[in-house]
Amino acid sequence: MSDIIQVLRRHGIQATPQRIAVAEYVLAVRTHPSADEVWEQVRRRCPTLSRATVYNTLNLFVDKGLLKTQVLKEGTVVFDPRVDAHHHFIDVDTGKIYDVPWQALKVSGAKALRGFDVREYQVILRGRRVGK
Amino acid sequence: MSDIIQVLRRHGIQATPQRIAVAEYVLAVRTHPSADEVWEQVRRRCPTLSRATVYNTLNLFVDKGLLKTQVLKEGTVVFDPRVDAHHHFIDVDTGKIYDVPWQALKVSGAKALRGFDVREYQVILRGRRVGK
DNA sequence: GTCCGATATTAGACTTAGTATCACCTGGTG
DNA sequence: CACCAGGTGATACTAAGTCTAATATCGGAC
Repeated sequence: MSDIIQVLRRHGIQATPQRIAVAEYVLAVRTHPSADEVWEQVRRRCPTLSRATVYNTLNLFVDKGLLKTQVLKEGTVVFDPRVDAHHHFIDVDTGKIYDVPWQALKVSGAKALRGFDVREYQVILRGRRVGK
Repeated sequence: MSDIIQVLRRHGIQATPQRIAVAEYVLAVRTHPSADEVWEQVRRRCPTLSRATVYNTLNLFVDKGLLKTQVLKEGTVVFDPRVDAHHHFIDVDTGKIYDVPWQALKVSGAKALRGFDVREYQVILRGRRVGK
């Protein structure tokens, strides 16, 4: 797991035990956890980890481009280890967030909006997960 | 302004002075105010209005289909009097939210997503307002 | 009009997400 | 060794939102 350290260094982040523990969890996760969810999980392995450090660490990771924040849930920001462009589907029953690949949807017209210099966009879809 | 009362009644909402005051503000507004912003504004006309009533009233309006909530800002839900489908543009400098007409963008592929029963969707665009 | 149950309103306590403060603790440098 | 930068942790604080319990008001039955 020492490639985590490499990843941190490559992003200009000094590796510490706490940061490594947070990174191991948050970079591998397939859900979209909030800061407090990250704290709860990582604390099981590293019980001295403080809430402030988790918030500091996650915000640092965002600054350094390791994570992105997404505003998808009421009441909390979630963190997403996928920093490339993609869309999101939100299950209206469970609140679960699913990634939707960029190529799965096509959006046209964004460049033509007058008065708006669009830097990025994504589609937010809501509905129900079926099958699977 | 008594057509506000008609609008409330038509949506099955008992008209009270507080609800009328909130409705007058929030149904006419062009911005996307948070509950506390609504409180602050409406309180100027109706100083006895309590915070709890504003929250109750706005949530009631949402239940009854007069408003929609939108999760577009960190830390707060905003209320939108436009209940028909449209997209949103967020100015990354100011945080201001702009409506983008439904017809201005075309999204294809949403119906074809396997495993997802899409009920609604919208495009969230971020960038800078230019010109006016 | 009066009474009464149902519904609204209010102030304030409470909860939760997130930030700020500050003391302490490292690890590298002169 | 002394020092300084940066990281960590406990705790205080702020802000969004909900809950509660007491009071006020509405609307219908008489």
